[in-house]
Amino acid sequence: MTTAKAAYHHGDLRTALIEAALAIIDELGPQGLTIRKVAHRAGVSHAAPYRHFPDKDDLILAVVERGFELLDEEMERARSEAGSDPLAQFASSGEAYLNFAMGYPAYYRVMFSGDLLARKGNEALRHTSASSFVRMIDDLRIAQDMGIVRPGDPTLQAISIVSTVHGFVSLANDNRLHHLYGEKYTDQQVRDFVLTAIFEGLGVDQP
Amino acid sequence: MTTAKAAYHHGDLRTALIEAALAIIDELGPQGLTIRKVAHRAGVSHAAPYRHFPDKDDLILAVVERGFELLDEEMERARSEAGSDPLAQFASSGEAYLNFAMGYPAYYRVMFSGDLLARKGNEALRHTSASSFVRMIDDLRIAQDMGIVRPGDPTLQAISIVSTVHGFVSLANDNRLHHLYGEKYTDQQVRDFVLTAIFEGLGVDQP
DNA sequence: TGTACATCAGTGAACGCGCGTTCACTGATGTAC
DNA sequence: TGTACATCAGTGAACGCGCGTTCACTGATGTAC
Repeated sequence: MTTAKAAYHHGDLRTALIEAALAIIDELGPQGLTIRKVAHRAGVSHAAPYRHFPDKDDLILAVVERGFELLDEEMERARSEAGSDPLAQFASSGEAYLNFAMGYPAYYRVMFSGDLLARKGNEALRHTSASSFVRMIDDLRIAQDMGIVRPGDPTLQAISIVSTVHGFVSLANDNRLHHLYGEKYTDQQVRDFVLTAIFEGLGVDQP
Repeated sequence: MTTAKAAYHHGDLRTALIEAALAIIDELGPQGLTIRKVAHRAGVSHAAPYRHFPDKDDLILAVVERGFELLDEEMERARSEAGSDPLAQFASSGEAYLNFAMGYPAYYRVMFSGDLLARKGNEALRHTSASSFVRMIDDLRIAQDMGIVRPGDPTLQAISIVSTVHGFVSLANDNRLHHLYGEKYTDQQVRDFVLTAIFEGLGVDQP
């Protein structure tokens, strides 16, 4: 997703390992991730990663953290490109979320299910993954004040929205939805319908 | 979940293995499932399962299929206890779905992410998991005809609902929601809010 | 009912494999003089 | 600028482990006479 910049002995191996892990997860799924494969893909011996990560769980944790960084970056970029309307910003960053989640399905799964992770990093992770949620709540509050979004606790509204989006993405990525609508709709139409339903839930005409 | 009935040589080992697998998944998570552990838990040698399943994937597939059977049974039971109002049936079976999903989190995860499964059983599985979805669509159509639910393609409505429920359950099971509302609400209140939002989306006053 | 035999579910030893992790090493780089 | 040394990123061999799967076996059960 990004390129490593040369930095030290053999380059910036830490970054290279994270990116190698990322590629492996996207190719082979979360189960396919092993220290040895990561090292091989990064072009080093399978003992080399231990100079940068104490153990496998720490590598995975770094991968997941980097994932949330990338997701946040994408969402912030989308938001800043959306102009000044808070609802447009909200919609645009949501779009970015969907693009990320559906563009890197296995990666997304690792980020959102503690699957590979021992209990270890849960706290750090929770913090990382909360920032875009807080952003959403702020958006909703502002839009409420402007009379665009129906009143109600924005935290609860956001939980409902996040549930819908996460569920839709998870099911779509696991290919559990397509056979339900078959040829009747395109993937894009279904995606748009779900987004529209979310905006209807907020009492908003979709921008 | 059910008890094995004695049947043959050492009892009904096939069923016993599925139930042992189920218990292991719920205790150790999907990653913890191994043929050897399953066999040990069922009280047989680790070669015994090969008399009933050609390989590990087939065992997992059987577990997942049994899971969908159980889920369907629970939902049908709830539905039949809900009287004759189609919306009440719909709500009641939805409740049963949530209870199942949140009562056996690891099991639910295995059922809904191809996680452990090789591509092998995907087709069989898709069929199994579709039946309650079709049920939901029928409910919606009937409720629409009665003028209780707002018009629109019930397939799309159902996809939106399934996304919300699946997302909520997945996030809640991975403990990704609680810290977002903290002490402000009980788990039950949040759950009720999400369900209410679903009914609002259908243009219905919640029963 | 009793005996001989066929069936086949379950056994236990063995296999090869890939894994995470360790450890003594080596050799490139950075630094002190 | 040139040399000696310290540092430490990366190496490669080795470890022990649990895994899925195989295979010749054994011993309980069902069946034919």
